[in-house]
Amino acid sequence: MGDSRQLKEAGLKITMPRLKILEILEKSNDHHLSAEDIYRVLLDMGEDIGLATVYRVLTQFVEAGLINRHNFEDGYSVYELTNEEHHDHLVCVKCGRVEEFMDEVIEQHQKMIAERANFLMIDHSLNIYGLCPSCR
Amino acid sequence: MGDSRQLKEAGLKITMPRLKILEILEKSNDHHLSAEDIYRVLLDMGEDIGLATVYRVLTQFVEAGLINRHNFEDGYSVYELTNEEHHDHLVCVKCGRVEEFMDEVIEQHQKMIAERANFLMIDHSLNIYGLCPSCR
DNA sequence: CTAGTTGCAAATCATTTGCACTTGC
DNA sequence: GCAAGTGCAAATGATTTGCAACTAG
Repeated sequence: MGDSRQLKEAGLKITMPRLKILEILEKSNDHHLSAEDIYRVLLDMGEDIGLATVYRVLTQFVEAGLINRHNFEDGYSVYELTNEEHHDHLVCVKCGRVEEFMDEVIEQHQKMIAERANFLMIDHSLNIYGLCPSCR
Repeated sequence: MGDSRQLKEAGLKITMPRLKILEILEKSNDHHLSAEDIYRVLLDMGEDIGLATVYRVLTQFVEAGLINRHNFEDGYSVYELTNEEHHDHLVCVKCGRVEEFMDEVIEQHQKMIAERANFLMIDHSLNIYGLCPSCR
């Protein structure tokens, strides 16, 4: 498995916590995990890894570009692998479910708007909050 | 001044803290103030109002629909009056400056996307992060 | 009068950090 | 072996809450 290669390329030593956390992010069916989520999975796996380490590793992964951090309106951060292409989010305010989407027209317009305002765009995030099909 | 009417309509008693905070939000040239910002202005005005009250009042104003809360990627919330029309934000990651914009095409597409996913859209927020003209 | 408000201090919650101990290379 | 990485507990920073004193209607 290429997990250790990814870490090496990111300039990070290959350690158990980093491998496990990367693995969890890859295997989870939910693409959007919080530090707590990951910590809980680690506990379930019987791993002896501290919450502080989870936060440290996630921060390093973000800096290395392996994952992205998102701040929805709930007060905590969620992380997802970078490998997929860029997309935005539909967030259910009731059950917390997150769906992804991508709209080329919106992307184009964002670029245009940044240029028109003479901003050098670094990042952008679009979140639509609402009730998902099962909660509405 | 209609400030006290706004409070009454929101079902809130007319008190000094609420009037002052509403006034600050109206008069500030910067439309996006944090609880701390407002607290500091109150101190400068010589008002004896606690930070906890600022938070409580802001929360009530949000619930009453008088103001909106935004969570940019900085870790704290900012508030702005609702009375203006909907708009999105360009945020400078260096100096914190915020500019507003509105793009009808983007708005349309968001509606479309929510419908297509069968989400009942309640709110949406689009933030473009980058370097503003003076920081780039 | 009395329910709603406030100030203050203490409590929370997510996240970060200091430090002595371990581990990868 | 030694710098990098880790666990734990204590620190942080934004925000919230308990409670006794206060005020608008």
